[in-house]
Amino acid sequence: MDITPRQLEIIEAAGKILTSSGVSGLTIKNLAKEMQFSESAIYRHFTSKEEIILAMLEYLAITIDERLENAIRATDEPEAKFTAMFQSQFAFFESQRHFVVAVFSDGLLKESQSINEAILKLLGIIIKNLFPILLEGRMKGVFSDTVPLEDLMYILMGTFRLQMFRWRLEDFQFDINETGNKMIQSVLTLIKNK
Amino acid sequence: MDITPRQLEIIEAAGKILTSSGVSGLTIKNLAKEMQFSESAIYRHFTSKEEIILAMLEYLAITIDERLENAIRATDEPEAKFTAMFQSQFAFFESQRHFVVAVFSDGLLKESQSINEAILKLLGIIIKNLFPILLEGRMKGVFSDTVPLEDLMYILMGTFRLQMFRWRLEDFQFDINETGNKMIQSVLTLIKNK
DNA sequence: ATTAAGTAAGTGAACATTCACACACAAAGA
DNA sequence: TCTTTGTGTGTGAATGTTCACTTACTTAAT
Repeated sequence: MDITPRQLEIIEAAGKILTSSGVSGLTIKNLAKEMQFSESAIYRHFTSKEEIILAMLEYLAITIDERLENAIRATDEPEAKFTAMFQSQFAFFESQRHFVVAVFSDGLLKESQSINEAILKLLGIIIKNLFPILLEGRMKGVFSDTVPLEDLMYILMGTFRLQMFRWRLEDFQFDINETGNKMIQSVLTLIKNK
Repeated sequence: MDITPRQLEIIEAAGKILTSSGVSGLTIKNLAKEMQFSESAIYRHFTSKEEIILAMLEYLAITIDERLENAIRATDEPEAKFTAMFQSQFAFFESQRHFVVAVFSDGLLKESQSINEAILKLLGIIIKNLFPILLEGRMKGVFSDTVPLEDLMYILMGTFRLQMFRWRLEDFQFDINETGNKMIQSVLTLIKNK
């Protein structure tokens, strides 16, 4: 499951293409052009296109997980952890816009069971990091207990995803750090105990 | 901008294919097979594949708008309108699952400006119907005024979209009417003035 | 001398689209 | 009442392009 430096380059080239040309632009030909070598050379590093996409999602899953854990560990109170987590997410996708399409597109490859699973796994990583924060917050009486924890989680994740979706649809025109964090603070206001 | 019965049949066949085979499965060949006639016959009714997708989004926009207006007009209080609106949405997509992929996918066609616009227009229709409800609710003191109206709207839309996304990702396994409406009620609980 | 990492030149399949043509039916003129 | 002409809707075969992927060969470093 280890990734060579060359493979990482290819993964990042794939992300770049996804941003500029969308899902249908991600072809071996374009990938080779972006890497400045021939199409056949791609196959020295990956056995298929599906493997490239899977490696990209895998790589994203690992880095997102590490980053979130660090961001959360660096803070103390649930409310601060909460804010830190989403701030970290927005900052990451701001600095690596090309991965936005990868994470928030479906239809990356036709009917691929393993890609579907990889996307679900990515969702699972967010849940894994977010849930304990909400749980701790509720136990400490910081977050409202009028709705199920699970629902709080989906409301948050939905709000986050919609902002990313709008950001991309509007061609990254607005400042996602500002807009995104403002949105998350609004959710925080709603779920906090008064 | 009028749609012939035959065109409507093709649009519905396209939706069906999207559900079963995803974005990349939507080819003229598959469309012709689903319609049980030749590929070339498709071009008697549409000049291009892009036009088929645009017509589908256009058709969806119109029917969704009409349906939402009716659902909202049939109720009186903001809270009831709110519930009715989302109930109507979930029921619609439950009965016409094949359109779920159409509305909640991006990457329907590469870099098509007009398709991007059509999707934005679809978002606009939800906003157009949702915003007055929230506004009225706030004026009547039913909904919280601790966060901007716009934010409330995006939280709601995000929650709705995420439920639809999960529903599709999990192959329509759970009851979207039940789960979805439960989620929406949770949001309602959060935004209501206590 | 082996191996890792590149290339040029292909492969068949799938893609959207176009072509010449055919058949059913209706309106209109003889 | 025939016959002409036009229109709508279908067909099979072919278009050129792009796709993911393969094969045979080269080069350079270990």
